[in-house]
Amino acid sequence: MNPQVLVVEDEDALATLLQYNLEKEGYTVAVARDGEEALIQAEESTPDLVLVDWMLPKVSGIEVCRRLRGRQETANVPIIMLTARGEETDRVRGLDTGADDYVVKPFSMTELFARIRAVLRRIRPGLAEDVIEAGDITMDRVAHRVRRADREIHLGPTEFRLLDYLMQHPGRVFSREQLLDAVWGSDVYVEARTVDVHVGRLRKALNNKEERDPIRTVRSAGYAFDVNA
Amino acid sequence: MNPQVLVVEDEDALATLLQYNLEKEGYTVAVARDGEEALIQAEESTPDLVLVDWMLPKVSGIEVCRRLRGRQETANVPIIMLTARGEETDRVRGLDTGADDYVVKPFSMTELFARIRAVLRRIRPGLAEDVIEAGDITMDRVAHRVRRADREIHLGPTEFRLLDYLMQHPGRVFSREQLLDAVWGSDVYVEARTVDVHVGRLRKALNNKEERDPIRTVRSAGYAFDVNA
DNA sequence: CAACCAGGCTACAGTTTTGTGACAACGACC
DNA sequence: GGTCGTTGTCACAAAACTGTAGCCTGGTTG
Repeated sequence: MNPQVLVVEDEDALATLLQYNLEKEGYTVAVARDGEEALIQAEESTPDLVLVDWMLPKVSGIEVCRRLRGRQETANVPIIMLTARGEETDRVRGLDTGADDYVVKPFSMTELFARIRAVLRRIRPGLAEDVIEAGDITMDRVAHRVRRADREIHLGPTEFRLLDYLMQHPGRVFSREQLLDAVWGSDVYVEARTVDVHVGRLRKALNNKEERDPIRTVRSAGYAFDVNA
Repeated sequence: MNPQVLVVEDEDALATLLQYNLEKEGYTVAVARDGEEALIQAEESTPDLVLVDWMLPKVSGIEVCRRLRGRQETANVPIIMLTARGEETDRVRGLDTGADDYVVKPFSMTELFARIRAVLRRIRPGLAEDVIEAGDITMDRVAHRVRRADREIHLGPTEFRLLDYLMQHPGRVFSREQLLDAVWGSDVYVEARTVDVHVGRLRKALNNKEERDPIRTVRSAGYAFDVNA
């Protein structure tokens, strides 16, 4: 599905503004108010990008960076630092804080978006990809089309986003909660079992008889999309 | 709709001049101030032609060329290089920079326009030809005529522009907002649902019974024009 | 083996999104 | 002023999609 962004910002107004604009731009957004919360959220929502304010309560922005880098699962997640003019130290300039880029406040949304796209493209080219292929399944995100072995697959919006997200991270197992966060959005509340139903629908749409089911169920853990093998 | 041109030029005066004149000529223009921005913009605005200054901050014109060529989506976008006299090296002459043509500064707008038309006609006949065909539908942008299977289709101005825009980017899904921006203009405010109505009118005008509807509705996303297949 | 889970599956009622006819406003033209 | 073609909105109907509950199966556990 859309890239997942974790915003770590304690100032309410800015946090809300960022969330609103990022969502409008097509990102899925989670917000953490302080560093501690950020580290927890990062674990749950497996963001594709983290936006961290330099100054934060409890755990500073740099510290958040360091810890994210230290963890296996988040070591490679790109990080953009938000700094106020004046906080812009040599360390930030040199980016040896572990961040991939930084933006000086005040910044325009356009500038931020440009940085985000640049970083995402640099760090994970796969995310910006318009067409994803896996085995005989092709997903065209621009044309909004999915085909398997030359036949057109019709999917509802949710099934589309679900498949998109799974294909974006092939092989990886996601819990129902993670999928809800990523595909439905972190703000809506729906039953975890709903994921089952949608996975079921997705399977029905995707699989002809005789075809291998690309979605693997991992008992008491979740689901994963497996590339042909 | 009109051909989309990406101007990559760091000198403000020239950039503005180019934008102004190109728009007057009927092109839709995006401006990037340096090579980095250019690469980002190229991805977003999917230009039909790129005008690149040879000397640029951050990423040189040649480098921009090379990278655009390297990317799947922009590999075939025609590029015209702008060079100052003296920069005109043998490499430029040979055009093995990946550019399709080059213009030596200072140049007249008339000359530039001639080159642009020439390149567009050479590289993408569809854009410069003033006639677009898709399946049994023909659109003549100069004569302002649309025909399907030898029968004349009468369209109102708005429906014409809408069809024009959609046919210009076949297969691609546009949200109602994007269509409003592109077809109505980004400055007017109209309801998003108005797009639906016009799509409906367009469909009614275009489709005989028994004929396949070339406009695809993508639920909760928008509309796309699909080439017969 | 019985009690239990976790997940597959179906049915369905509620909701959201889209298609469309009606209509009033508008400007061009006569 | 009157006619005509076009346009943006609205309201309503139709269609598509969604979330949940409930039932079922098959494996797990004690």
